[in-house]
Amino acid sequence: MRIRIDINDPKPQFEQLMGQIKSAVSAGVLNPGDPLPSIRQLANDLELNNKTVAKAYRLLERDNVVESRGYRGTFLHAGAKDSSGQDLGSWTQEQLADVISRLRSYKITDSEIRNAFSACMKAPVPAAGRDPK
Amino acid sequence: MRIRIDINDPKPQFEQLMGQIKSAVSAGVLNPGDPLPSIRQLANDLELNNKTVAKAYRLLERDNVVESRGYRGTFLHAGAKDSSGQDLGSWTQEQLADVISRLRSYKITDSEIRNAFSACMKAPVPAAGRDPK
DNA sequence: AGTTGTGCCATGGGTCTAGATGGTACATAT
DNA sequence: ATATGTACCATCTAGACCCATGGCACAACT
Repeated sequence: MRIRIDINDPKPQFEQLMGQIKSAVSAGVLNPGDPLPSIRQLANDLELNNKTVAKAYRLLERDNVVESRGYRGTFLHAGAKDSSGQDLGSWTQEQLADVISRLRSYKITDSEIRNAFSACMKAPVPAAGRDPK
Repeated sequence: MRIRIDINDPKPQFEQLMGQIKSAVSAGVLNPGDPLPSIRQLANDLELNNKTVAKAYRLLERDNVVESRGYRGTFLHAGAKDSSGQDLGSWTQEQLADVISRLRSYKITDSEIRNAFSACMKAPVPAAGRDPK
């Protein structure tokens, strides 16, 4: 498969990469169990930074599209076919848009919403699994 | 009543002003129907900008603590006693904290949450009352 | 030795926002 | 005339964040 990253694209590089891999899975170009290029390898080919590719892989793994087997490399997840179809991002937006419109209906200012939001994001979480950047 | 604004206080000036007025109401120093200093007057006394005081008054009116009668001045709202007690801000935080923790439980990244949030805030609202800053 | 994914520390560029300030103007009152 | 709240225009500062980059290191495998 071929992947092309456009530096001038406003979308982040790691996002472009994720999108193209997901597309390849949906199109059947990539199949469950298939090995993916190593992070350093792919970064070199696409002239990207290691961290950028690593970030894409990490998020793809969270989305159950990819499975990382440590020093053995990265492979397509068994359920990649299904996973690559669903969009976790739009669901996130729905959840947020919901609360936001509710707050706005109470005449809460956008500034206030933003301030409260960043306060919440900054706030220490009681005692649970933290979110690794 | 006396009001003091601390320039070095990290809290915004308009917020300090709102807080002190609400406190004065709760303490009984100010009573429903009482006239408040005009925006320009108060701004002059406290050495604040007109807009800063106006912002505080506008938000106090939204909170039903104050009632603006146009060119006749600003007065304490009839239900100011009750209104000055409740905290709309903490309710806002609860609403947001709720969604945020739900999103985090789905392993959504803080970056992703922030991005989705600002996208929602920027998004044009279908057809309803817009929020005047 | 070389490669795997992964971790931490650091930094620069770009964008967005809040807060505050200033000016000008308006209709409506005293 | 003078004062009221309100609206629009604009600017500046400081801070927060994203993205990408780079270096260094580790344990565990071939």
